[in-house]
Amino acid sequence: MGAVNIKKLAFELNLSAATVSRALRDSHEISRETKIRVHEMAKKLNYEPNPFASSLRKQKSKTIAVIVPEIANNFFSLAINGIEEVARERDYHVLIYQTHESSEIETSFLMRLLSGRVDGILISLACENVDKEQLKRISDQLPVVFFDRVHDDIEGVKIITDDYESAYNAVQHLIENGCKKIGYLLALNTLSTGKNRLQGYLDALKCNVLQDDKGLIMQSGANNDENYALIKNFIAEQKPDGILSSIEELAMPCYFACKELQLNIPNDLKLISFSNLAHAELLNPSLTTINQPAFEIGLEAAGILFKIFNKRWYEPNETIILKSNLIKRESTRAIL
Amino acid sequence: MGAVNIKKLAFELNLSAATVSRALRDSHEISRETKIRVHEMAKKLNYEPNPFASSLRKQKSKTIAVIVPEIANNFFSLAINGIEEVARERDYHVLIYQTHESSEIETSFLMRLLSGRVDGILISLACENVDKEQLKRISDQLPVVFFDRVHDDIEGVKIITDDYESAYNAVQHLIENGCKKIGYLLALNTLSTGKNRLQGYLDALKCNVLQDDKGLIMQSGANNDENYALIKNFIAEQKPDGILSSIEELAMPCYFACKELQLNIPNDLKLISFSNLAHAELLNPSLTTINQPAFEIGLEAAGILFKIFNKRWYEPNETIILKSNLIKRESTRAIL
DNA sequence: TATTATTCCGTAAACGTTTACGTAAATAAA
DNA sequence: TTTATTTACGTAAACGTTTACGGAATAATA
Repeated sequence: MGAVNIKKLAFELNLSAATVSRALRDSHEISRETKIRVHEMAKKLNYEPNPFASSLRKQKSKTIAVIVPEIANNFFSLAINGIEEVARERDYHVLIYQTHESSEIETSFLMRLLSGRVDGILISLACENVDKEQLKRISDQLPVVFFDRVHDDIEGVKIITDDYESAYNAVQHLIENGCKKIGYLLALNTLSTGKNRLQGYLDALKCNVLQDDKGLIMQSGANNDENYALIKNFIAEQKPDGILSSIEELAMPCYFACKELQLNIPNDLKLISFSNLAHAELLNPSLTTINQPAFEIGLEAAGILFKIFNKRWYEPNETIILKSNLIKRESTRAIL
Repeated sequence: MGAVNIKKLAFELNLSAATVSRALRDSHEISRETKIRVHEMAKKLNYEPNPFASSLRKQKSKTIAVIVPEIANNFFSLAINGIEEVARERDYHVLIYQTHESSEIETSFLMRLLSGRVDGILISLACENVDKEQLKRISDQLPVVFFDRVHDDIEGVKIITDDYESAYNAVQHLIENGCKKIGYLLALNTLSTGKNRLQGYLDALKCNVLQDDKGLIMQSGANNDENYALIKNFIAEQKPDGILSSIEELAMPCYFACKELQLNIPNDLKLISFSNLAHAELLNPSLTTINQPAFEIGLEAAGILFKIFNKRWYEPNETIILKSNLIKRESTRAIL
């Protein structure tokens, strides 16, 4: 602990602790000269106010929590980057929690945050089914903003991307470049995010009077190894000529599976994926991606949370939709 | 705030707050039956102890701070992942701060943390020159563990990788595969991390009686655009046949520069980089990397911090070195 | 001059815990 | 039986702020 507290500071200045406190918070009740004296002494003694005493008294923590499935993920780390920037501008602190897709862990974090440790929560939900009761209890008690991984059944402010349109356009792009049998690598299907992507895929097929076979939808497995096996099998059996992957993690194994199966991307199979990979351009072949504005989502989500803090937000159930970017690259190039 | 506090709980139970507090912390002074009653009522009323009151009284925050240059970075997000896991096991909270390589921001974070908000700090230093005075003041007041980005002049526990050997071996690998004129993309040179990597490069050249020209060392610039221009220029003018990049961010532009200059990797130029890119395998050509055990570094650093908390660490200046992994891929393949 | 308003600061209580100290009752030892 | 010990709990102070309330001194107004 910083050995110097407000009492010591007050003693040195021949003032009361109350005056010092007010001077530091720039209260109008304190004279200009006193304020200067206080600030100078505070600097001289390296006084740092005790945040716990302050939080306890003010019932404000100046801290927000960010709950995400994984930190080591291109999308989430960018989003956290955005959140941290906004928080720093506001002199807020950011607590990080990762659920590893477990709703049990998620719920336990949320419960612990009911203690008042944070003034608000930014959360991207785990894939496992959420405990809606608990989540309701939380969001009744403190501001919660959902981002990207959201759930229709849960009310609240949500920042998402145009998942439906993105998936739809991606499939359209595949079709325009010659695909007739388009597979879908399914994930996040317990969440609205995943449902919207899937629906975009399905509707695009329907609009183009293309095969809409259940067999063309591959549900992801429990881990990377399993996913690889599933994907390889899926490609080998279904022989799709185009694939839309709903998450980056499922697109990468496609490269390896195609190599193994001696299939050429994009000639034998065109691939497109939701992804925030920074180096999609450098892949072999470069990967056509649906790029979500992850950093901006972080900025927006945090910005709204602060608006809620400041009572400048009046739409408790508004959903804000940011546009993703379809970046066309080699992996979906039409055959000449 | 959770409306129910320890006094309400005590009132409901016809006990004193002191007894309730002790029962919750499993004190031996409380009878078994009372403990059970208290726990049941606490669960029933959804009691969550106020962390600020607790921290204020106990002078413990159950929180650690992680300060890194960037969150959206393969290495750091993996390290944070490791740190978060260790913290969660211990029921600790993790605060995240990013400096964007500014030592001014870094210092301001550190100063704010002197308030006692955290019990300890894990830090990976910014490239700009550190304010050693300030850092000394911090580490005198609370436990600090440095990881990866460390500085020789600053005392403390450090978790690093075998940068010197890694760079040395990387150059050796380039030489073995036919390189005669090896360039170095310099970064982090204000830190021991960067100095060690550079020295490994230099010594490997010396041992192989190879050209050791100042011109072959390219100092990185201020941003991505500048780096790209510098690198393109560097390759065009110096015409190295091998390059060791000290950070991932400088290796990627090499791909683009080579494409622009119509140089083939690995035939015209072999490339190797310190990198934690998950998909180095999929690059075109796949990139030979020096892979740091980022996740493990996070685990180790956090583990040591907790040992310090528990007075189970007696080496205030120990440096722990984890081994990086040289993964040989296409970008350094010997010409047949 | 008397009254009111303004400026500037101090006193003390409050935030919700934890813990040193005290104590009554029950049990053990002498 | 008397004394010492143990068990189980309560009282109250402390952690370091913030803020409601009050009050003295000065300035403004009647």
